[in-house]
Amino acid sequence: MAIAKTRDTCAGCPIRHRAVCAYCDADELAMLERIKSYATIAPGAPIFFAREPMRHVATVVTGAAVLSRTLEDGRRQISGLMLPSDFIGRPWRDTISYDVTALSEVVLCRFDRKAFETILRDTPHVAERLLSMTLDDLDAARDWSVVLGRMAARERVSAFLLALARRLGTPDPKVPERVTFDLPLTREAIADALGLTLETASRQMSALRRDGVIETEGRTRVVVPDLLRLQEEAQDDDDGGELG
Amino acid sequence: MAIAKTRDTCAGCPIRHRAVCAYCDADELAMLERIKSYATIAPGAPIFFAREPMRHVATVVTGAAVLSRTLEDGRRQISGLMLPSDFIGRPWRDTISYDVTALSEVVLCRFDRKAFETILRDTPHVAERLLSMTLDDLDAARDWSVVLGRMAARERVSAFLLALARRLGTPDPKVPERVTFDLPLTREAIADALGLTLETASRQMSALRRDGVIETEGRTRVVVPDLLRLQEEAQDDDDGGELG
DNA sequence: CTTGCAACTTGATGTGGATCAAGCGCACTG
DNA sequence: CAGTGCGCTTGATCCACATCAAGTTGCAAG
Repeated sequence: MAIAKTRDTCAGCPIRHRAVCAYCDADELAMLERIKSYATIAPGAPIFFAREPMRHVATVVTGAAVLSRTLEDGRRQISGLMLPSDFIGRPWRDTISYDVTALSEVVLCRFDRKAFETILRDTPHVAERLLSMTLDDLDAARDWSVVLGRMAARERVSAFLLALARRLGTPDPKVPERVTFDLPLTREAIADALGLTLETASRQMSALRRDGVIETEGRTRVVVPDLLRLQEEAQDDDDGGELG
Repeated sequence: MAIAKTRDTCAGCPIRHRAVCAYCDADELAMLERIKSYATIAPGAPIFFAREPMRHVATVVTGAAVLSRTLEDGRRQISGLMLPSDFIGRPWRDTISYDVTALSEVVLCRFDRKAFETILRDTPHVAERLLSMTLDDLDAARDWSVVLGRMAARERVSAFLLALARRLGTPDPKVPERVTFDLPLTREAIADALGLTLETASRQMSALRRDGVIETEGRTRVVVPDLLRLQEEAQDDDDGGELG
């Protein structure tokens, strides 16, 4: 599972595909506007299936989705968490090799794939922006491999919570190193993202709570009283400018 | 560790950056030609260090290199194997978050990063080609996460050998499903790529040899008598058109 | 050929996380 | 407000892989 950086979105602007093209001029935006459509997907519903023809590419506007692959015997690995401003799809390919599934209700801003490919060809701005985003995603995916390949269960859970805290966390107005966020995934999904069983994921969450690294409210809300403490647990020697 | 697909290279052509731009016209190629330089790196030598300023981007011409991250306590994860035609570098960023190390003697075709960024901006061909390559790399990295997150040691080693066989293997002229290749990595590097210890990697290689899935000659040569058999071991339900 | 060493193999033992197995508690539903 | 069930927690046991520890082999340099 890799979580990319948040892109600059134009928060007040209904044209969320600014996530794709932050610097387009009015004509270019109008062109994107013409081929876009919105879609709302119910929690748990599939967005795309591996190996099935994909007519669209899309940007997540609200909600959360996961990219996952499932082996024949049922073992599942989540390889990415898609949050608002993330781009889903594969220009110049009919199919992708993973399933995309909504976790919560997801609103997508979709573009017809063929039309988007034409825009990519004709509008260097958009292609360059998408290249930069894809390079970020690739860095994130490569960084995440050390979590899956080399980290112990406690470190994996910590690294995961840290990445979510950086992407979703709201800092306490009085204590900026204290952040709060809502987990968009069940324990089972967390386990599938981290290459663990749900029992181990749950136990490590409990251990982190016992040790004061996190606090929890209900099933989903997580409070990190001290981001630096969590960062140590996650073996993260990074300044937070990057992804977790 | 992820291994990308082989790109179309212009084999007889000294301008190896055709890997970057397969369809450039003569003027565009001449422009690339002007900013390129070759570099030869000794086996084991670093090519780039994580967090150090990068002046170049490059394409691997011959040899093999790995992308790796090392935690403070020495645990190392290899997140990519770079082979001829692969692109190394991060346009629009001064640094990368992983080390790049030569395994064998590596010849690089380098481009000054700033100059390459200008070309990317001015030559949609090149940007589009690089975007397509980066999307392939991202798919490969995501596909690989299921190996690190969910596969047993024997499956990991099998998946790794399968990926190498597809990328490097020479088919037997009489028996096309029988392929031979040379391992560009030591057992330790294989272990670091698969999130295992070198002992476990070695034991699984021995087990696969005992079971007739592979044959070995010396330390590096591997013969796969039946690719389909290896594919089953690697839980690969794929037709081989994609990466392993 | 022989020497030396790094790379590899194999064996014995230990352990973290998987697996198996109960419960618990919160959020709907009637 | 009780009933129902899914999502979660916690405990007991097991096993695949890590760790520790010798050997062995292949290869390069003399």
